[in-house]
Amino acid sequence: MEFNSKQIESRWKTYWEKNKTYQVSHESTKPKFYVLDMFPYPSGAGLHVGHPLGYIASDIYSRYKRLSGFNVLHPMGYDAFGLPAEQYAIQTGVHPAISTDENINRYRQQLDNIGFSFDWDREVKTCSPEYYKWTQWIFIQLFEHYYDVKSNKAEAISALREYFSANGSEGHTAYCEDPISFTAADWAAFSKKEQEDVLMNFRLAYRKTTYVNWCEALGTVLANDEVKDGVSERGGHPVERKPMLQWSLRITAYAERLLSALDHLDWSDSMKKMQSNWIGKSTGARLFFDIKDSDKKIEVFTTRPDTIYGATYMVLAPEHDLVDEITTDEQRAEVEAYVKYVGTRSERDRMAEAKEVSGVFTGAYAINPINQEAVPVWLGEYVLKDYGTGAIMAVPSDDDRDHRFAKKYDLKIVEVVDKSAFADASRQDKVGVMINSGFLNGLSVKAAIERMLDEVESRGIGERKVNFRLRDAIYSRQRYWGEPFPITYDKDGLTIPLELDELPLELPELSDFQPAAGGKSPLARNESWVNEKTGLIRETDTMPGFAGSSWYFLRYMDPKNETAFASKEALEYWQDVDLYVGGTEHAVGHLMYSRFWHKFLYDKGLVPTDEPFKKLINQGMIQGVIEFLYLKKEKENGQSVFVSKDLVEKGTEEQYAKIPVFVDFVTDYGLETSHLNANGLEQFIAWRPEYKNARFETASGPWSAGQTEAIKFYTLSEVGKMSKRYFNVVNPDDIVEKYGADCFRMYEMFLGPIEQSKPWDTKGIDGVSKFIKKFWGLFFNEGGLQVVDTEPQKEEMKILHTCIKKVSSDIERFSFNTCVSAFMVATNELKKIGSNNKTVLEQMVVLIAPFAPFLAEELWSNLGQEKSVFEANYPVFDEKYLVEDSINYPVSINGKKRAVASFDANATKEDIEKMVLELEEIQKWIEGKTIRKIIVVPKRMVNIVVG
RNA sequence: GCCGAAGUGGCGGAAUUGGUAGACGCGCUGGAUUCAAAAUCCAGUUCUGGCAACAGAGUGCGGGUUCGAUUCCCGCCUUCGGUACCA
Repeated sequence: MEFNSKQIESRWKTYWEKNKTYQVSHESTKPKFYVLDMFPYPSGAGLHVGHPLGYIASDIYSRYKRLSGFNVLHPMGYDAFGLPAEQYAIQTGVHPAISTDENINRYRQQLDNIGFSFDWDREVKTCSPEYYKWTQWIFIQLFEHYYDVKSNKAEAISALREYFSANGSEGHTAYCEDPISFTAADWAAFSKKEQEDVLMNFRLAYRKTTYVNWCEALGTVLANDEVKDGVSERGGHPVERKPMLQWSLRITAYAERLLSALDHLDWSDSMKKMQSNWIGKSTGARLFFDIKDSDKKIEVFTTRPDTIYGATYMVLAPEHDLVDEITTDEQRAEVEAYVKYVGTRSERDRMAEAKEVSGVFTGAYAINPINQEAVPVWLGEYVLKDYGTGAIMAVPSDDDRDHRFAKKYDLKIVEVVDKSAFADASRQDKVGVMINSGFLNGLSVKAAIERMLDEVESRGIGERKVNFRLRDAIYSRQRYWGEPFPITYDKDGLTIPLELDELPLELPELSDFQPAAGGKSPLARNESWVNEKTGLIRETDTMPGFAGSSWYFLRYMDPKNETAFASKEALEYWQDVDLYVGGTEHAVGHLMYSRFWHKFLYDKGLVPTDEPFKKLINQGMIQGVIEFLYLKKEKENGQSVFVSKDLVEKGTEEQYAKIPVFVDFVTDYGLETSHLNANGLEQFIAWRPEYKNARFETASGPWSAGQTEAIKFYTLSEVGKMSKRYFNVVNPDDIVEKYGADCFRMYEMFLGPIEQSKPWDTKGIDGVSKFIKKFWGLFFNEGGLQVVDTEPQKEEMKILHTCIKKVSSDIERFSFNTCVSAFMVATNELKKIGSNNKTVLEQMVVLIAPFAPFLAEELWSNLGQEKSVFEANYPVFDEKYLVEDSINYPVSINGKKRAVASFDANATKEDIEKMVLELEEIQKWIEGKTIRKIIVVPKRMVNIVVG
């Protein structure tokens, strides 16, 4: 009987749907297990073969857990708000809701093709009002709370309001960056607006001025992604940093908890490290420098208070509030030009430009608070406004960047640490002995830091401080396709949130998605919506992509609840995510925000756990091969000229643009010899008609349309993202169509370790396809089912249990590629001995079911079972079938293998030492040499050391 | 620049705690079957030398620790991901 994947798949898809095989409930006596995938953004390109990699792995794990007796929650949904749908709408006029819906339908079909065990009754879409009602609600909760550093959790803002009215600011324990001071009488005298402005410094969701990428020519705010080399990617227009009043989330209040809780998570060390570096805790001092001829002070944070004597100048961020005020008239023109220049630079570029620093002198001087020396105040782009205080004390002797800056602008350098005892110490290493530092002289760096901290505090020029690199999350987007803020403002600018019964605040209909005047969200143009409530106007910005994705895993627990984001019962039962599978690209963004929201909800008693994701597995990216043609940037006599890769000389690449070509046109794609032949070139110009008159230069002369002789126009192959823009997307549908879903699933796993990135290559899939047919062939011959129901042979049980042992332990350690190998080995061996024993094969079916669910169901029912194979129990490994009488020992001389010898499994070390020396193959190696040592590792190996 | 990861045959990869480097699969070579091909089956396949037995080299590069290193340590190189408004 032939294996027919299409028939089998449609039969079992129908069966699963009809019998609700994957539906789960929290009303269960079984132990729970929650397996979650990072839900996809439904892009217009559809799923490519990279997306399902993690889904297949988590599906295997879910099915394995289910067979092992757990009640497994395994849901799927869509992160459906986002920029691409909006850009598509601007280009084509298609409403984002429509294109998103189409994309979701396509994704769903593609996912269904692969045979996942998702409980689709729990699907969530972040763009549906039933869902974002609760995103908005959580936002309002954040707005209504502050972080209390004493109780170490979020508290109601109403409590803080009461405190202020009774006590003023004195002794309050609310987290805030900039201390403010007022009395109860002041508070009472404040206008309502002034009181609210004060409270904005404490709310977990608050408004402040932050910077955006502003593109005047396009009249819009751009994402960092849309800015390349300081200009807009579309059109190449200049982009500048522009201040805007925007909503932010005070994630910094949770920095310490986000950091310390990492210890208890079962995440990879590298992932924890990335998170902890992102939070970036450092201990040091907050210091104030007086400004000469001014009553203002410059606040800095330093981790090296020991080096204050070496602080010979200061650097402010060009956006620093004091810049305007302290700049002298002689320097003003230069400063203004510099500030303008820095406005065109991206934050990334400013930080990355380590070799070439830039800056300008403000003309002002600050007073070093320790030695009262006047030091010049400079501006430098390497100091960022939003990081720390936006100002630094520069110590050129002990900091690389400060040193380069001082060298370039000829500023004073005073050596303050003698590192002569540490030859290979770098400039910033905290080692050595203090010199030229007054009362610190002679102290070690470590002791000097402590001594100076004491001094700073006793003199009242600063204080000890813990600083975090983590910044508050900017939460406003000047876009249409996102959650509307449930916020209105009155005529005084007072912020008034909506009530629960007014939620969800739905996105209004719009037909034009261009930004409104002044870079505002398109919503601002819908005046009837903006002014819907009498006397109040609505916030027109929308929430960012991470809003909906910060809590979706909770909604899956109870996705249809209309009175709460999820019921207490569901939350109590499902608790948290036991296994979360997703890409490292979310290492800091999504995972950090989700943890923050979760901790906030935990503080409010709304979720039962402090952390959302117990265990995290990162799947690597499946990359594509991108094929480029070299096109000369300059046209020749008005004609475009493409040049074969072998004719492009090294070092001249800059003269060429790299034009990606549809990979299907390319012969030998991905290889060094990748090229377009005459047919490929014809396809290329048919596809890109703007190049139909172009010249194609190859080593054997130029090619032009119509020429058919053998020609090789070499292309450049690079490994990179699989993406629509590179025309290299491989669709899983095509693979499933050709080889079947089971084969696709197993091949994706077979490609390599789940956490590793690797380029997709369809070539190897035949091996897995052959394997599946071979496995099927163990059960059937031409006549039909051929299994015997007799007592299994010892050899058969050994093959089975070797496989059980390998597969179950490898699933537990997420090594799915080696599981596939183990199935191949077992199948080859069973076939070799001609086994078709029913007991053995039955267990093999259950074993393979998580990997190849369709195949397993079909075989299971053929073996006479009436229920789904997923109602079965997972096979249990029994050591007794693997016991060996003798063991093969490799025998090495000085670590190099020279022979293999078989010894009794019970042989002692001494026996083996003796027997080894008698081996014939070993004689010639030890002849005439002294045996210095014999190392016997029982059941592993022998090494003879001779000399 | 900074943070994180990876680098093993022609290719994807295996080697779980420092103990037989190359499991399994692709590709390739030879053979069987076939009028022929596809499919299937059998054998071989790290490189160098050799008919062979065998010998030498070998896990990105350079050092180190060890009886023994793909695995641990130090220093580099290359590629990938993130770098706060792509998702």
